[in-house]
Amino acid sequence: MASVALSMIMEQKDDYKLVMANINMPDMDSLSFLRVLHKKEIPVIFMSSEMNVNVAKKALAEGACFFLEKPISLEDLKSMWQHVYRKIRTPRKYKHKPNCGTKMNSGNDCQGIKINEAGDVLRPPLGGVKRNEAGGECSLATGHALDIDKQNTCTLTCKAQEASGIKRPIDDKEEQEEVNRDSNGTTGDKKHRAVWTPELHLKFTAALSALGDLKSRPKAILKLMNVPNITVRQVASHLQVQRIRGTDTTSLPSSLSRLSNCINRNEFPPAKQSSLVCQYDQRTSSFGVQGNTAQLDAPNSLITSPILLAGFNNHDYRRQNLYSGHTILSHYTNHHTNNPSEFYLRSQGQFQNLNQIRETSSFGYGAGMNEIMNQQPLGIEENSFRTSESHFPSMNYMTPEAAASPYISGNTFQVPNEPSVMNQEQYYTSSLTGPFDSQNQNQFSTEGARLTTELLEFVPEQIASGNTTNPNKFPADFNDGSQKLDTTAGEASSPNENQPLSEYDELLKLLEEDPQEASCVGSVPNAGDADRYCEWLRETLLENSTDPL
DNA sequence: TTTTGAATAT
DNA sequence: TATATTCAAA
Repeated sequence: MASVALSMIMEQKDDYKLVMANINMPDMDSLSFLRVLHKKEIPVIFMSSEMNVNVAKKALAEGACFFLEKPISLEDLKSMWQHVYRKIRTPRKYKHKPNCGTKMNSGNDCQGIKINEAGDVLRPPLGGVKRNEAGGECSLATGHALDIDKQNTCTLTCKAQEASGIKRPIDDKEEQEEVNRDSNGTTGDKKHRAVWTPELHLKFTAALSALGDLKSRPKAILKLMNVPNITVRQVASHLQVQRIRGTDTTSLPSSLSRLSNCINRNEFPPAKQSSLVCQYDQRTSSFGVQGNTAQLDAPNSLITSPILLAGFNNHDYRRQNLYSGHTILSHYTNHHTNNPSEFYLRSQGQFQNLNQIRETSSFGYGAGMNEIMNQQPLGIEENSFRTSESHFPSMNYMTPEAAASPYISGNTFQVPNEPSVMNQEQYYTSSLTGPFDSQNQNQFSTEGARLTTELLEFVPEQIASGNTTNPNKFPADFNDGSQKLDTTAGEASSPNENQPLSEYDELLKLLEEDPQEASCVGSVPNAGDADRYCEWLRETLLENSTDPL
């Protein structure tokens, strides 16, 4: 009963953040109901067992956040907050989008729905993860419209959404640009589909020949072409096509080829980051590649570094894989935050004996690649930070092995205070709770790889007083397990095939029988078995879910 | 043909 | 951790 609901709301207005109401209420006109709540700034979502588009339109135009058709699925509910959020964030805007619906008739998918005459159906984003970002238009990926009924997802017209101020967040920037253009003429920044006219292509070709093979990269080409409204990505795409066609003379410099890069350095080709142990995402502080979190259960020691390094920009170091006990060779770079006393460690390198795993905390997304380059640079921006080397005396930690190795550059040293090999329990616990704390093996630090200078400072000293001056102190397996250091041996053994090692098979069997007994097994986990291991780990943990572990 | 997601490289 | 480039699928 609307009247009952309203009186409840009147009494305790602040207790109600959202009202979901049937569009057909016995005692009150739903629009009047909506207006009352609108004054109280309480968002309203209407529901109905039948989808009457006109009613829905009207409700949305009157300011309802959304219109749901019953039955309402859990998925619908899960994503509903977004509509409320948008509604609150962008209150009523009656601005109409000129592009709306202009490109949406392909496929005739909307027939059965008949949302409006143009057929421009917008499917609300499900789960709030992925959205269709189609150039600012209210377009729907064709071919999915029929899913709408199946999923009981409410559909709206663009116009209705516009009128009610509902927008997809991702479009906000583009809309803002439209506002700019509408108000002050043209900005010229509107992303548009590139058409490679002969004239444009001529400029492209001219840039190619001017730059030469080596320097013919998208950004340089674009700069030289000096045409507005073209993005780096568009140039890159064109370049790609030209290369495929063979109509351009540029070939990728061999140094840029992934494969040749490795061969040149007598290394294995790097594994795909998504195929094995996944990377550490610093944005989310999680391990793994987007959408592939199932692969994240890599041994912690493989990913986080409890090791503190400083005073070097580009250094190699070795540490132990706490699980296998084997030495890992990594390459690290220091990075700063805005706080000069803070460092990030970036690792790039290969694991000894786990050569398919590429350890890196790097990620990239090509931000700005779709932006029109500013033809007139505003000025030169300088990096104002620098490494505070005063804290870290310059020392040469290079060892004879390092000097002789084609893999190891400069400052190679042994990391001090490496904890001994973890036992199974420690391993599990650390992988669940955080990095292994080498200072106190009974505790596990939740600190990530962000370090303070204070911590960093003491490292070189320990290195100096420690092992680095004595090459004999390097673990034997630095050479034992590293046929890869040998050119011929490295190429002879199976490169990057993720072939299971027989030893690891045995380990897996052991673990299946009795995990406790399998600690500190000296076999070497092969990277290709990481998935199997993770799966097993998950299963085991699930089985023992009563266990506090 | 062009855009775009995502992996890889810088 | 941002940007740049590449690959390949949409």
